[in-house]
Amino acid sequence: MGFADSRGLSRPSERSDFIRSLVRQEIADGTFAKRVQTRFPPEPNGYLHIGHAKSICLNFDLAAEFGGICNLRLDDTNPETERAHFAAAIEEDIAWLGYESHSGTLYASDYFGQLYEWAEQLINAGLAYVDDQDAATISKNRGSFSEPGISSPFRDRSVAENLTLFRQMAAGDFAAGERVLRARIDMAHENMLMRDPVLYRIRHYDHHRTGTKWCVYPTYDWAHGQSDAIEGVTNSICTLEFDAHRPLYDWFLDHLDLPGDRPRQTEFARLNITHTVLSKRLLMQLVDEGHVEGWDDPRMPTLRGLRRRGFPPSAIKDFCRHVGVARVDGTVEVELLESFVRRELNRTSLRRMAVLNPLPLLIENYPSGQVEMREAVNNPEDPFAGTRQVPFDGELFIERDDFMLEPPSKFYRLAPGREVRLRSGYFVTCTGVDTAADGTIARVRCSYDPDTGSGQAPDGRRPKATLHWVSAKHAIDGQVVLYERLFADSHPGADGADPMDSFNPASVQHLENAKFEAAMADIAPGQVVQFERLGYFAHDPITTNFFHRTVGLRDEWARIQKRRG
RNA sequence: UGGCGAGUAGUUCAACUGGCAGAACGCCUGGCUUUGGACCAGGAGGUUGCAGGUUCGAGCCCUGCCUCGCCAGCCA
Repeated sequence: MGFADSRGLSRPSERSDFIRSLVRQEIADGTFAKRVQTRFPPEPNGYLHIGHAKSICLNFDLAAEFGGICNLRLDDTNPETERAHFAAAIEEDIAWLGYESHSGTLYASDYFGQLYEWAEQLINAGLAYVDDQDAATISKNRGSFSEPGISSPFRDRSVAENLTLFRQMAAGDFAAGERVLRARIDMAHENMLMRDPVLYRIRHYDHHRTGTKWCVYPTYDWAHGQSDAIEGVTNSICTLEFDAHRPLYDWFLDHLDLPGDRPRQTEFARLNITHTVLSKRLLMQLVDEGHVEGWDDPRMPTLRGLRRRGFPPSAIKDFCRHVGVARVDGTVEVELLESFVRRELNRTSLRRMAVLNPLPLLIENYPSGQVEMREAVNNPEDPFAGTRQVPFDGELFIERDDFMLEPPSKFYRLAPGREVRLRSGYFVTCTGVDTAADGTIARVRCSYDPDTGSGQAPDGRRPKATLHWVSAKHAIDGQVVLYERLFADSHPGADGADPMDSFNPASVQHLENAKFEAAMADIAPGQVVQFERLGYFAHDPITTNFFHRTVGLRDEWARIQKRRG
């Protein structure tokens, strides 16, 4: 696996961001004996999205660049919401991106025993206690930003009593919520997280891996740093909102007998993208309220959605590497992501002709009943992609948008009296139209110039437009789905608005009458092709002749129209 | 209200210990072209959040301010 970005932006050794600088410094200082180990620690309670991809790339790339290792660790400390099928989906998505956990999948739940021992160690040191207060009381007594907290009446229990109660908690003697184990730090600490944080809570749920073995479960703060330490992680990279947790992360590790060096937590800004949402809550709302068809709906920013949409994993990785890592909260324009997708697909995808909104075109002077095979280039960007044969005859379909009765200025396509080139075919000139009863155009009539089969006219005439087309007789019927942005606003939910207010109901458009050239039959399920002049389209993995638009081509005419309003 | 973090083109990021503020995407022009694609060339776009200070020289150092984000789950 290479890291070179062909845009010449950043070869790995040259790539520079504050985390890589830090690691370079650590190596120079010998902080971790020149070792680099990272981890990607998702909770198996949902599907991965492109924001996770940024973290995955950062962690795996960083380790690889410095000759270190990176593991996938499922942070499965809360059996209430975590499920085995999420764990499997996470593994699948990471593999799809092309990364592999160095030591297989690791689980925080594998450390429950060690974590429990460490908890008793803290109790014995007088640094943890069992609190009988309920959640509401604990919350109320934690104080506020301007007032210190109030100590629990149970804060000064004896070590023996704490030990007994904690063991009873673990044995299942109490109901959920009845008691918790808390660290004994400082109820007046300016950092609220240090006001005696909860270490263990009681949960009577089946855990996806440990079953009913445990009924006390460690909180994130109690589990995370220690899991890092157990695995030998050197750099524990997380998002900015954990910044305030770092003192706690360090405090726990400083008060335990660690097997090795204390790992170092570093925070970076999570990814945001315009016209979409990346919060688990909002993504779930989209699914639950039926705005989308599921977690793998091609409009979703989930890795499963992007996969169905046809986004190549390499493009997603290039994008993640390009946006870089910093400590500034920001929102990347979705156009940047799309440009990486186009760049990759332009290089790799085969070309085919497809007519999305067919308009019949009759070539009046083409010998009736004759059919000829035209040679078409499969990918002008890749000479090795070869050519294919496309049947051509006198009855074709062209794109309805490619014809106008009264063309405005800058419309170069077909119009009465005008000559255009048919891609890989001949020049045709519009001689008239047949109008339907309702006034719409039913058919375009043309004549063709048999001397333009090379794509050139002997007299040097150069049409301003080249159209794609499909032989009516040989066309494969199919369906195409067009996708637009999920949200109309660039920043859904900005200024306190409800993000759903800007949900774009027109984000999906089904076209049922598409016509494909015969060679579309060569396109495998899941494969992405370029429909010439239209964009990149992914063949549905299940349904034949059903295509999802990955992303459109840059479209000058559309831009002119948009400018005109 | 306290603490922490962050402010550099429209957007995301660069700018080694202080030395003419750059790139990518987007936008605009032109070229080329059997995709209005791709490609090539060029252009516009900045009071580096603001105000002072130190210095021959400040995006970078100092002081004060402003704005934004995060933190009061037995979520992660």
